[in-house]
Amino acid sequence: MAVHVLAVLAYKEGDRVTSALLAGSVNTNPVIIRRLLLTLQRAKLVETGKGAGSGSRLSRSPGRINLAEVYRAVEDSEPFATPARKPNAACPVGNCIREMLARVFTSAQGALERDLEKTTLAAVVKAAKVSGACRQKKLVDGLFFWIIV
Amino acid sequence: MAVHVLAVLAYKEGDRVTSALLAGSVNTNPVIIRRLLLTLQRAKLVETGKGAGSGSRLSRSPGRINLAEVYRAVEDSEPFATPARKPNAACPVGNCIREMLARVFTSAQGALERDLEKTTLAAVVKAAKVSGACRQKKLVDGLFFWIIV
DNA sequence: ACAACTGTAACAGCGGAGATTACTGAATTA
DNA sequence: TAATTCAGTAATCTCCGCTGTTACAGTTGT
Repeated sequence: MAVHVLAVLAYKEGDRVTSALLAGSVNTNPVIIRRLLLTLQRAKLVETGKGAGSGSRLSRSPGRINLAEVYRAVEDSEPFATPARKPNAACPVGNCIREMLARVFTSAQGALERDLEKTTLAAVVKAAKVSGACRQKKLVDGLFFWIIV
Repeated sequence: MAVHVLAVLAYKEGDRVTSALLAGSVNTNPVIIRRLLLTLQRAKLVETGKGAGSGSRLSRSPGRINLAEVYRAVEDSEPFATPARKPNAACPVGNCIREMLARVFTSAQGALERDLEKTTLAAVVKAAKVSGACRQKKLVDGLFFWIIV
């Protein structure tokens, strides 16, 4: 979802977009979008203004934002299941396995992020634009922004 | 948790281990373990017998099982958040972004799995054994199996 | 036959993510 | 200045998946 929002922001390069419009695109509630935007603000990926005629925009060029940054901003920590309950303290395997797995998972996550780094937001938007499924749309409900520029 | 269970099975190399004992190690319920074992059976990672004196064991040597296989067996599909609701059909970005992201995520997942492939179950167990935190434990509740061999 | 296990269903409980409403505060605009 | 338009944020609800628990049927070894 974060990528979706950022892609729309990249799409409207420079323009400020309100959470209501973004919510319309993702088909969800503006509050959800605002909560997400708070996270993206902390990651310095977007800038959000307050007041009338305001909204959010990318804080960098889409070509300078890669998906690994988005991933790190949104995915707070481990993508791997942390055991709900601690393993039996009396079990040697249970005791010692955790740090070993932590190392392995950190490594794997690094590999994942290195792969995500190869794709920029600009590449995502470009792919969306050239895709055959993307056609011009008529104005509906005043949502002028659906139209491909 | 799957890795934990498999590590214990590797630990007791060859021996059949009951779900109750595994549950004791993970500190959970035998039914949870059995449900997990069903998944691992489908992935041909463990063999489980029925009846008295039975239990589960690895179907391969721990050195021939890598964590990517475990990951694939347990993590059914995407580790990435699939949008609960479909994006607005009228939005060109929302429409086209999905297949693009699917490609990117498939690639990233591949990178992750390639990294996990580098670690075998045997390596995990070996690391657990040499870890300083692993000490011999006394017999408790007849759980002879806690003792490091 | 009996005991020991697995397979499986049924159901309660919990926690996380999303959805909704409502309010406050800030900035723009008339 | 006052109205308008937004974001920030809290409270609450629902939904869904995972876990935990109990219960029971089927299967296998003794």
